[in-house]
Amino acid sequence: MKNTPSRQRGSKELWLNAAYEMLVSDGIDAVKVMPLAKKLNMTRTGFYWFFADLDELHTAMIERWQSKNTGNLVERCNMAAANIGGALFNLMDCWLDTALFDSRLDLAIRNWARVAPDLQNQLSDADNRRIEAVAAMFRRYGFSQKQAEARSLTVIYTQIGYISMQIEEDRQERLERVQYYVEAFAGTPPEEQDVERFLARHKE
Amino acid sequence: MKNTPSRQRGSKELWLNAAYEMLVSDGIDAVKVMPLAKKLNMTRTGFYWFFADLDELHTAMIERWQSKNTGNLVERCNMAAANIGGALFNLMDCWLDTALFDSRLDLAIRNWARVAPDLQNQLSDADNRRIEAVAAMFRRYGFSQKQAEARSLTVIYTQIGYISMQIEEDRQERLERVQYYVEAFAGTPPEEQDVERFLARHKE
DNA sequence: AATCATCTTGACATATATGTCAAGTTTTCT
DNA sequence: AGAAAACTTGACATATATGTCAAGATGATT
Repeated sequence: MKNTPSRQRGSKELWLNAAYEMLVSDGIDAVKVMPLAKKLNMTRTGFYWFFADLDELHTAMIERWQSKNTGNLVERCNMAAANIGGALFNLMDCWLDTALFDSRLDLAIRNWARVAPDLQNQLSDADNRRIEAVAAMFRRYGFSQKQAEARSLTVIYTQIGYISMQIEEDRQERLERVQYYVEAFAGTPPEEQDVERFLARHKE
Repeated sequence: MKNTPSRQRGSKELWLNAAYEMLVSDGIDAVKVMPLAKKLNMTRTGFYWFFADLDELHTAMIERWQSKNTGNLVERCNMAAANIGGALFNLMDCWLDTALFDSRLDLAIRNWARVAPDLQNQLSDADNRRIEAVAAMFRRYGFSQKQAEARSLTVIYTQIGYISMQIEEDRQERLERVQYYVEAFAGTPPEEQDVERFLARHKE
């Protein structure tokens, strides 16, 4: 006979959270019922009370990502700014504030999408929305259609490349470097005051 | 002495090639003995004649990648050119010529490295060599230490980002776009004749 | 206090994977 | 032709995974 002091050990959220951690740290191939159960110290059968099968868990994970990402990035692109430099600094905030953009999740989803065609489609849509938002930003500040296209791709690819390469920089180093990225993306050095303002809002 | 290689059905090369295809198209988690055997229409046991275990196959795959990549990219960075634009076009050749750079393999290795710390170290070394080669190129054409640093990272991240995002552009579109990338990276538009030369050497 | 919906559990059936071994089949060298 | 090296095969032992089911255990509602 078993007498557990507290009931309601499991829940949909519990399994989903564990699955999320697994996805982010070890990739989708590690998201399996048995390891999750081990991690949660429960019998794996409990899983099937909340989800019909692994597939349903996967779907739930994708939904959660969908309802969370891309939005902030697009929003940042649309913020008002006096010039392209200031606008780029607004966007760069995403690279420094995990509340604005969860890069580890983005990477995990991206890797997963490689072997899940359906997810790949959803991801492509999201990418296109991001790219178009950045391109529109460049156009607003006087860049030609072609220039805006190439530069927006550069910005987005740079971000994804940075994420993919799992760079380990200390925060200060990365922060200092941003102004040079902005210079590269804009084609001209940013204004002193925009640099200051950017550095100030990321103090500590 | 050594006999002619045209012997029986299996061979180390055969298994290794199949493993490579698997790695590139489905990731390291798909590289398993049973599926490989199925693919080759052989009994999986034959595998163990050539390799002690899965691990030995993995090691062989990494060695093959090691002896093949990064070299061309670094070499391209060191090529002589009249100006930064020309130098960048030399480097961009890697994006268009699969003989110079196998991006699908690079991506597969990169994803694999996420869950294989030892491989991650080897990859980081390779990345650092690439980044330093690009940075040195920028410095040669008069960019400051800091500018060269940020720009070389931009170039490398852009490339990795492009690969990671599995973009589907047609070749002509991508080719046309390169000059705008070069403009973005260099900070100034490339010379007409460098553009021409670049486009000419990628005809068809 | 009884019931019921909500969860947990152990046992079962099955699929896919790894790795070993002894016995057989070629191919090639002497 | 005969031996030996270079493979191939089927059977065995074991681990890990998925998913189902009947039989509980527990808290809240009636």
